[in-house]
Amino acid sequence: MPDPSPPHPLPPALLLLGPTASGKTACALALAAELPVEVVSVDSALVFRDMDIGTAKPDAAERAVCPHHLIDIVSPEETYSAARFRADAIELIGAITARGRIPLLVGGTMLYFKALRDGLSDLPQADAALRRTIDADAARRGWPALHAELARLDPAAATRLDPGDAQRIQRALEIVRLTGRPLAESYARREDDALPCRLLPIALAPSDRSVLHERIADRFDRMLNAGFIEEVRSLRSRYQLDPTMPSMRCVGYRQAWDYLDGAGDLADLRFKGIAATRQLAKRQLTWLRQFRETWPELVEIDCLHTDLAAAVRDTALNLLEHHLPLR
RNA sequence: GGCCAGUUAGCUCAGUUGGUAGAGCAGCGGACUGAAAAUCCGCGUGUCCGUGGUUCGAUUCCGCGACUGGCCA
Repeated sequence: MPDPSPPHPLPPALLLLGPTASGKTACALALAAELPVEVVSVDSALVFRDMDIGTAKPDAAERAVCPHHLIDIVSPEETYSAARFRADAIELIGAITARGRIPLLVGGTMLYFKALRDGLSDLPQADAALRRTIDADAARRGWPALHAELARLDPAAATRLDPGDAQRIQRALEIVRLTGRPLAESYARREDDALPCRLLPIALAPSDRSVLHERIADRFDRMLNAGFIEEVRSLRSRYQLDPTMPSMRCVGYRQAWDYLDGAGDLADLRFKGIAATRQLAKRQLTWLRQFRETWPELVEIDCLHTDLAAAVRDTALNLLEHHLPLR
């Protein structure tokens, strides 16, 4: 009889995903204290340099506990993307495992986790000039007109998009114009770079959302006390930013931007910042529910657990020991 | 203590010439392929402050009471 659970041929990569303020960072550091891990951030906001307070970025002392990757890698004037993340993450996973260490991918940007798990289609990358052209066109004719144009070029793609979804209409037009093919055809072309590892995902989710909401409010207040508004003021003076850039659309930064422009008082900023964070958490939890149904290996832990770090540590050790999916 | 104004969804308010009501925000559910902390879609039963009266019928009109705010003492 062969061993019913042979070790998997690929090295493991631990994944720790959860909504904002669920305690991911502390858990990661607790894991780092016991395992030879290197953290790979899975977070579309931590990539930006000089955006520290409002993103709840791990500080220097925390980052000294073990190597951290994909933090502070682009300027707030630049953009990052799911595709870049996937390429960066795969490269890092290879390098970390080659060092004999364990990659620990921690974050809350669920699209990045999905891109890593499922891969992406072979699509053209963003074309800034083309997007500017489309934007100008939309400003003149309105997005419904562009939705109608997409319907002419690619009826199937247009019916799948809401006429109000400017961002996706723009992307669809961009792909169709760049490739000259219908979207569905482009989507069907998969990049076939298989993952160099086996993913061991651990999800953090609150059993009681109102407690998470309290934590979010407390944390936003701590950010304000820590000088968040000054951070944004400084970003505005040191960089050529505008409120449409991805960095300045981040939760909190967008609201602080408006506040610095004189729209509303401090209480207003606080209310809007906290609300935007709650809404982000809600969307992240929607993703988590989808993962729960499509990712049999996923292990879920209540992030309100009294000793969350220990629970995560035990789960991770268990997963690594079996190196196989747990039910 | 007197006068005036208000009391409607979690919040800020509209409204019903008397036929039990609706916006924004918040919240909730969902979608998601190079901007994703983004972008978009869907979801509104609430003693219309309480109580008595008029009325076929009152959240709406009238009386009384309570509470809140303002002005005058």
